[in-house]
Amino acid sequence: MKKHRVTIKDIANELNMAISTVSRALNDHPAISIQTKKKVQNLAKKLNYYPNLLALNLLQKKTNTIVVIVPEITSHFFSSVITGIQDILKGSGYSLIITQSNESYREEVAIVEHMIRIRVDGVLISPSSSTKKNDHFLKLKKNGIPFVLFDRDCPGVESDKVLVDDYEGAFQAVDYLINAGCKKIAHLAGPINLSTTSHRLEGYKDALKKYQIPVRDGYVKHVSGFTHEDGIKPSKALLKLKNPPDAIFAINDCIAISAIFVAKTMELRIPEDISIVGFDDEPHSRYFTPSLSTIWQPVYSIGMLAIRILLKRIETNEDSFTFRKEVFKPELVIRNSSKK
Amino acid sequence: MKKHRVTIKDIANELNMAISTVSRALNDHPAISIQTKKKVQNLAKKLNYYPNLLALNLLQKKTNTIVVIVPEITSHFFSSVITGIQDILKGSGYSLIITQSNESYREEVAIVEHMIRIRVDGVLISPSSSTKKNDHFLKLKKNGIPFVLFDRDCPGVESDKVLVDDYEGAFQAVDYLINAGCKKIAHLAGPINLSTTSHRLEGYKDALKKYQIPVRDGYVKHVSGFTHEDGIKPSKALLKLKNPPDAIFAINDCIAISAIFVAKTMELRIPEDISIVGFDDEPHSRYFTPSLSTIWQPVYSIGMLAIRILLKRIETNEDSFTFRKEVFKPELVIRNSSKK
DNA sequence: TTGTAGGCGTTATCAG
DNA sequence: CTGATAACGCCTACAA
Repeated sequence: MKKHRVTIKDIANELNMAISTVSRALNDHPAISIQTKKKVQNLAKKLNYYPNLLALNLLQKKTNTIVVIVPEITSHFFSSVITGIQDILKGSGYSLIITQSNESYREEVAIVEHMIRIRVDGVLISPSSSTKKNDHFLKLKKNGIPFVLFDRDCPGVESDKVLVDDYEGAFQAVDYLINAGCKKIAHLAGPINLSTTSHRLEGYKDALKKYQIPVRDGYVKHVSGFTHEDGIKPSKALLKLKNPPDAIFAINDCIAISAIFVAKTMELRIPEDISIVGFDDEPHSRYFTPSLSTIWQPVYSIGMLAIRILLKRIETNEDSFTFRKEVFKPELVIRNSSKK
Repeated sequence: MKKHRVTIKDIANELNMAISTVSRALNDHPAISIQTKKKVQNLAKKLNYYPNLLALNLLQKKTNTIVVIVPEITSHFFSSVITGIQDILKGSGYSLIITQSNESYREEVAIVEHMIRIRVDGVLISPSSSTKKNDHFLKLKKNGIPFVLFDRDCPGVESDKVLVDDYEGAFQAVDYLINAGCKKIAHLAGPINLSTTSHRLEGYKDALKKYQIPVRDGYVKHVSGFTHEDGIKPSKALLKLKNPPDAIFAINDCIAISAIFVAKTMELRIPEDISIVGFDDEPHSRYFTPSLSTIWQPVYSIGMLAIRILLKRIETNEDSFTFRKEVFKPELVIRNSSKK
């Protein structure tokens, strides 16, 4: 049974007054007598009245709604960023729609288009790994919806960006491994096409270059996804090389854990035989045995800054041609999965 | 600069026809000439036209939108349930708004009320641990919005429910531990007031009872949250008892990991000195050392079934007085953190 | 095949 | 202090 939703018209009828009066009473308009207000507000509560925001938003051309589009919420990185976003949004009057693209360009486009249709006020987006085209960002722009890119960059897209210095993080990790005495350092790289993947790969290569260490054949393996399962095969491939590495720098903690797992089943000692460093510093990484050395990122701050920038964009709503690009510095956390 | 959003009126003006014609052309109405359709659709594309769903939804009294409210998305359990939900929703025409209450009753109520205002078609909800009152569920009901409770039950709430047999899971775990030779089994219980907490506690107690083992003093410690940090102190308390347990059944994997961590720092051998069993079977649990014995739950199925039930409710939209209560069976997964 | 008009629920403007 | 009315963008009878 489709219930009839109570509207201000219902209240007006019941109370024998104009709907405009009811509207004003509900909004605590100064020019309404206290008694009228009381009467209206009481009845509203009694009838379980809730204003229809669809009508209001239609009228005001503003929905006070923001969307965040992430590749996947199961990742601790992204769910933490989202928490940072929500903490800023709390009490701001905006509400947040959380959305995941499942690393699919098609889904990402579908989400963006739907968000245009429901007239959200702004979008925070970390593009999927299969996103190579920028047309959906242009659509946002043409519809006057501001957006901020975070974590993953899309070259050629003109917008505000909140990123992490992935190059620097990777460089630090590898530089440290070299100084700890590792000579043969491999890299379990991320899915191709991601800015984070290529920046970290560059950082890896440049750190080697700094010490005139060549990048060996087969020492860089790309994983196809970010789960433990995705890491097993490439880890095996790496550790079963004729000339196996004595250190692995992995694209994230999950993959690093897989590498540790594979190394253990091969009865390698960690870190004596092989040092392993991850990326992300997930909460459980410090509790592993051995506890995982990794690169920490300011997840929470990324979310907070991204939403702050977006809110400012929305509120000043001007078509700027200068965009902010903020880059956070990651930090190396040395634990027991790597030589000291 | 607030951009003017293009509307069918703009298209109608430009093309010198009535807006109704444009509307029909856009919707592929049979009674419109092909040429007109072509003209309209081309211009629409050129102008980057997107229908305003606010207007449409207002008219149709339907938003094709569903919300899911979870205590927190950082939990792997909930983010997996959500993925199950989305997989069913894909292509259904409904879109999903993901929301988190942060385990706060107040935030939960605020979300529910906001969802009433934006007229969502249905709600999936796993109540926060601080939710003791049911009034917000009644509000949904009075506004004719169907909802399905999942994972966590709220006694006294009349609605469809998709749950897990927590009692059974706990019973299995403890029964197994006893049969493996453990004599002094403790329980790191969840936050009070949660249905999952009390059901698992009961399962724990009843399994002990089955073998006439008394519940010892101080052998049940409640944690205050579900993170690793929340588990450290209670684990220490348990393991430093004068008469320490030889097994711990923990409310979830995170807490179990904390217990393992504490046990290791105390130089206890696992599972020889102490067996530890978790709950949830998170993806990384199998990669720990020792790999974690735990209770697996059909996370994905929970999400799928919950949304299926909700969709049916929405589509038949009748005020039923009989509700479905589906209870999934969890399964014990024995790994290396417990005696065999 | 296309145009006219009313309505979805709300607020703002202008009268009274 | 309160009432009538237009408008937000769209769809759908009904009319032409």
